[in-house]
Amino acid sequence: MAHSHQHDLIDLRAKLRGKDHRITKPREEILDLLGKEEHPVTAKTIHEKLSESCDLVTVYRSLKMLESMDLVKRFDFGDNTARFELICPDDNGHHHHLICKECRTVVEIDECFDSNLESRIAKKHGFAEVTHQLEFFGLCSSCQTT
Amino acid sequence: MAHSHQHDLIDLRAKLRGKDHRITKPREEILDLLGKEEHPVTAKTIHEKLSESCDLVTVYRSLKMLESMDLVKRFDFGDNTARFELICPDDNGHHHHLICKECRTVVEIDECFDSNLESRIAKKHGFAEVTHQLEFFGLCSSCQTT
DNA sequence: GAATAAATGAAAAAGGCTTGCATATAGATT
DNA sequence: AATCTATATGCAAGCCTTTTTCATTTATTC
Repeated sequence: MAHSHQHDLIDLRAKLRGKDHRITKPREEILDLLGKEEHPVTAKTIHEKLSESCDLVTVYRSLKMLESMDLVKRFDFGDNTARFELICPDDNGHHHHLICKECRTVVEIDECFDSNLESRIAKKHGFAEVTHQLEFFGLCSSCQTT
Repeated sequence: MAHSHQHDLIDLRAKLRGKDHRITKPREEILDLLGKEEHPVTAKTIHEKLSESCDLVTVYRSLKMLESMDLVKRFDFGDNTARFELICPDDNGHHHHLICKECRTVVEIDECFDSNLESRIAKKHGFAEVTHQLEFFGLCSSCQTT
């Protein structure tokens, strides 16, 4: 899910302006990098890929901010490490992943269950603003033979 | 999802016997406690509820072992802390949760999407042994007014 | 009851993430 | 373009969850 850097910056400036949030070099670099990634990446990976041009702490702080602004989405692949992906206007950031338990290969999944399920669950329990986290895990074709 | 301790122990003995795994007091206590819990609990909580009768490390080790034996299932509620639940023969350990983002209330969800979705995804990408992790997040009725 | 393989406890460390504080910098104001 | 002020950064330290190491204890086998 690659994105145009141009687009990101427009979004960024528009979205941040009002909130007393600044456009800084680390934030631009992080967004730029996320735009080039195919799959969610960890803060550590971002830090390394940026050749440590900014502090790891700044990566964490930037990601947290970008997440709160709905520019970035957090994923959990079950290894105690958060991964982040740029929110893509196409799917509104809503898609899932299929992860190989063995080699950790990641495949993007566009399909999802019918949204009726979610609204039914929300209604049944009186919850509002219901979202979900869904990831699939299995063995990829290469790892099945092992 | 309470369970009979009796049942667990039978299962436990049967399952562990073959694998050179021993039935120890900490493991019995942990399983016993999990059988009484309504929702997934953290290792720390287990440790506390057992009045620290065994070391926290032992709790972690036991849970890992029990998980590998499919007696216990790990859940992730998005707060960097693993939670564990006894696998219930009724639903084969397969159910999900609805968690309040605000107060962290947990509701068990029995519904799930059609299993065709999963098999379709598995087939499409050549994956085997595909499972999924699905949790719902929202605002419970009490927290909506806040 | 002795042998032995596995489990435990205690201390330490690893790993992800956050916080406090002094310094630097973006963006507003002039 | 110089100044100002609030926000962001870097660095060090710390927190929290989880893992590792290793000596000791304990469950199971014979």
